[in-house]
Amino acid sequence: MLGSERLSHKCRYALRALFELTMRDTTKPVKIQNIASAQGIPPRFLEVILAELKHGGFVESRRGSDGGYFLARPAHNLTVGEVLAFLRKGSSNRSRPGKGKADLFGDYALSEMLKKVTNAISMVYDQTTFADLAERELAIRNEQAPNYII
Amino acid sequence: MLGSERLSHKCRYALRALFELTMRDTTKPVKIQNIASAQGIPPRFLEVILAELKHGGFVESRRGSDGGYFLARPAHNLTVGEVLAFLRKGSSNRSRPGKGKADLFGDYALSEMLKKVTNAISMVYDQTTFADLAERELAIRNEQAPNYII
DNA sequence: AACTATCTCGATTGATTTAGTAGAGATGAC
DNA sequence: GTCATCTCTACTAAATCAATCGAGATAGTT
Repeated sequence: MLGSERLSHKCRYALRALFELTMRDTTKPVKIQNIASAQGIPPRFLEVILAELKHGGFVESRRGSDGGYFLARPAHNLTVGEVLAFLRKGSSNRSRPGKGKADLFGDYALSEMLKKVTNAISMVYDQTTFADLAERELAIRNEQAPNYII
Repeated sequence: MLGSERLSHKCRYALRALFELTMRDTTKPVKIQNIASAQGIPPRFLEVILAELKHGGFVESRRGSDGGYFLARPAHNLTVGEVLAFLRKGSSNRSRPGKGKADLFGDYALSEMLKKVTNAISMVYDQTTFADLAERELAIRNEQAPNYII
């Protein structure tokens, strides 16, 4: 078994932040500090991340003393896949157009395999919405401690 | 669609090297230089990689003026998955046992999703042997230029 | 209008990982 | 014995990642 899919801290923080906003499902903006402490994210770093997510159209913000962040769209229309794709577009990850493909023997088979992998990953991420995550989290926690909750 | 699965150069070089050895399917050892130039790999770096692959039991070597590397087992018994798993075990990637899991809200759902992804990736890598790759490469190349080959 | 808590923006730092290099030594075939 | 090769340990350079900082803009509150 391969080491589990390598998500950078930044990506994980971003997902956690969006998850948190999903759970709070409120019309009032949530402050960076609150998201940060609820999800164990360095607050200053979270600022950077949320700003980026805002540019991606995933969250909106309100400034001023009653400000904070909130989801730009309902959680059931927001998939993990689009968030990760957006975050990774930033990081020097864009397809290198030149350079490409000295046409080595093995390129076809190898890139065919990588494509399969990419598709398999997308299959999971693109079909998982934040509403799904929230629902699963609650369901799993209920399974774990069904008796203590009453 | 996510940026295609991020394989490090080292991993890609390793796969290419093994692919090359598969294609040559010979009883004679193949020299680092030959593998390197056939697959566009920095030769000195390939030394490091092949030494590692040898420790993993994927290749064997013969020293001396007629030396080189060859597959330790038949290509149809050698999967991409086990090679990648081995290479990644080296890189500080082992599961951090301590530190773990402040039990944040969302952990269950998130790690459940990551597990699905890991499984999906393994599904591809673990079921692809180097014999498969070699076969696919030849098949694809034949499709591409069916008329020029006669 | 002043105050203040918040988001916004650009720059910077430090740590870690990755990629690649270097050189001396061991080995085996001839 | 000699030569072409693998073997081993270390090192360096570059890139990426994680996080921090400070100054400024904004919008509600008093």
